Amino acid sequence: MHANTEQRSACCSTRDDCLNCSQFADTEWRDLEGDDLERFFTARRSCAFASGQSLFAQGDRNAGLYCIRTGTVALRQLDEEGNSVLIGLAYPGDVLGYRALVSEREHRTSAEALGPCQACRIDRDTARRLIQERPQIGFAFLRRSTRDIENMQDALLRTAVLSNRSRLIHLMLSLVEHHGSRADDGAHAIDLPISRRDLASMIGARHETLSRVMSRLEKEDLAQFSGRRVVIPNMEAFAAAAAAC
Amino acid sequence: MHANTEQRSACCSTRDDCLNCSQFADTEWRDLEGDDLERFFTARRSCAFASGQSLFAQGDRNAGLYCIRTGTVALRQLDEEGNSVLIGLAYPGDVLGYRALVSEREHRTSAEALGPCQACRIDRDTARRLIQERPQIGFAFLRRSTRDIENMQDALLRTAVLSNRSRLIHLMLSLVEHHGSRADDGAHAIDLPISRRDLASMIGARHETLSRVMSRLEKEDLAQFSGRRVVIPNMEAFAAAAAAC
DNA sequence: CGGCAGCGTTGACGATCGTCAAATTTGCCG
DNA sequence: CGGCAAATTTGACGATCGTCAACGCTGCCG
Repeated sequence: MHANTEQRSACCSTRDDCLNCSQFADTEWRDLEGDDLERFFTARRSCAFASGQSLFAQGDRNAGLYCIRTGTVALRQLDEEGNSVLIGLAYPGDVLGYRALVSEREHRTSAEALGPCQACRIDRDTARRLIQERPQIGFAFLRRSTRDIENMQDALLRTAVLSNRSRLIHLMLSLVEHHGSRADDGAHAIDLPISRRDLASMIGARHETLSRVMSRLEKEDLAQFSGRRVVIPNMEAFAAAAAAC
Repeated sequence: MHANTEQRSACCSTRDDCLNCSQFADTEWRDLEGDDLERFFTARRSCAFASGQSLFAQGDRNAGLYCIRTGTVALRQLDEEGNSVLIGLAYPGDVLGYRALVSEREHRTSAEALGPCQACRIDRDTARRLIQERPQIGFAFLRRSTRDIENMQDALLRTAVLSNRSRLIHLMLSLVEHHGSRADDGAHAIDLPISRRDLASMIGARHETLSRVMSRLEKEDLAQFSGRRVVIPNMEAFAAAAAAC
């Protein structure tokens, strides 16, 4: 659980990696220049994670920020009974670990690579100094933070008001964005990056219940689920079904 | 809904109000000095709100930050069907409106005084400039923001995993902090600041369901509900009941 | 190959929850 | 004080959900 990150991931640190990184221009660091940029490069380390590896675990001391370059990362949290609850997914361009960095506490969530992943780790002290002392950087993270809050508030509202069925539909609609593809006949397909158990935990239901909800959607011809592939023949009808209760 | 704030609240702006404000030392502004402090005072205006008045409404253009000095403020959001959902409560020392200020968008929640309230409004442009240009201020808000995220994530986890009954218990436990009192015999009492409908929306249930859950807790002698007063004879037993499912 | 652990599905059943409806109480205003 | 609107409670009923259990499937390892 608390294994050292170095031991479980291959790291390299060519500066070009970063300058050529397609994500860099979209990150909070884009406006760095001069000595700050130099400090950033020195504190930065490119890491590769194999499928299933943890970037960090709940309870770990914060080791710095992780900027995701490629792959998908699962954010999990353990509930009071020790069940793993999937809080959300992170994608290239996302920055993980800034909350623990700012609050100077342990990580409250664990981050696990859902497939081969590349990420840049920025040393904790350097990251904190840049965030604390450079208004642009700090404000950029404040922006990210408020964005995260808004997304979470939407999720909270949906969880409180909607049925499991509607929540599953909303979840599928959000997964289309990063994992969806579109066939010639207009049908959408989603290649789910996670198991049914994780899917169930995302909508706050048991996996048996999720299975039944999926059966119901199949009976109504709104979607077909086979393994980790979801086919949605009519996206408009599918989305409309979220409103009905 | 979109009435001008000036029209519905009495405002005054003696500087002493602020310097003497018991909250000031705990706010993000505490480290201001020199010209910054001067700018802050000029942009600051003390406002009084009567019970039921809105500080701002969902969809309003952001008019600045509100620092709560006295009273309790309800944060509401409207769901897709127009029902009011109580997102949370704010108390003296809390700062409202910083999310809309940072994201430069309309308010996503409305803030309503639950009783006579005093708050200080800080002009939008001044507040933004201080947050953007003064690292200490910006970082202080980043801290607040991550605190808000952590609280919201806890709420999200509870909503996803716990039953209505457990969520009500957790809600009561959190309300004790600001609205509770303790009798000599060790019993706790809570004077709820909100209606049953609002309570129900906070735990994501219908008010009829809430009424039944409360009846059940009364039958088990865990709590007595009469009007807006809640009496919890044995706080340990009450808290322990949250774990059981 | 056999065994095994984990995932996914299905059935049965009880508990909970939402909805509709009606009765009752409360709070407020004239 | 009377009256009305809103809030709250209760009942009945159907739908949904969680739990327990059984079964089939897959992938991994000895």
